[in-house]
Amino acid sequence: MKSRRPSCTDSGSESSELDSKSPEKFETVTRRRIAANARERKRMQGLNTAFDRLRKVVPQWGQDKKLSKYETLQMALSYIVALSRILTDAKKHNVPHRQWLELQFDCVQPENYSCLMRCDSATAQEYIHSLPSYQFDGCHGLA
DNA sequence: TAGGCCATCTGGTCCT
DNA sequence: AGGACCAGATGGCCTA
Repeated sequence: MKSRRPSCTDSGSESSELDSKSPEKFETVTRRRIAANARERKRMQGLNTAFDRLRKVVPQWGQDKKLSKYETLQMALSYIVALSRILTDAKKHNVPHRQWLELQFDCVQPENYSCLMRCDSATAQEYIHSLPSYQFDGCHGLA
């Protein structure tokens, strides 16, 4: 748990004014503020849980360093585009879905992008930005 | 040490 | 009135 920075409810920036007016009012405001902080923490924890779940289903760069939130969103976006391309291409080439998907999913297995996992972050970023046009053509001969 | 990333607090706005 | 959501501010941690 990170240390909390001093808050106005803790240090009382607005407290002195409220306190002089009405102790009850001050207490109510403080209690509400503390409750709101707790709800906000819980909300953000939920958001982070969702990010963790997203990280698990999105291609990862390397094994140790986890994607930042921004990178996770970028990668998820690219990944979705790539997957929908697979479906679109399957229709276009009139290939039996099962056979097509097997070929395509072979190309998105970790061993097939392991070379990219070893790239430095700049290269990875460049790749991420180019991902909307995921190049599967080199992975198979059907396109 | 600077910069990136993150958690937390906070006040504003909208909705129920 | 109170909760949910959001964005800005702030400070801590980590890495190059």
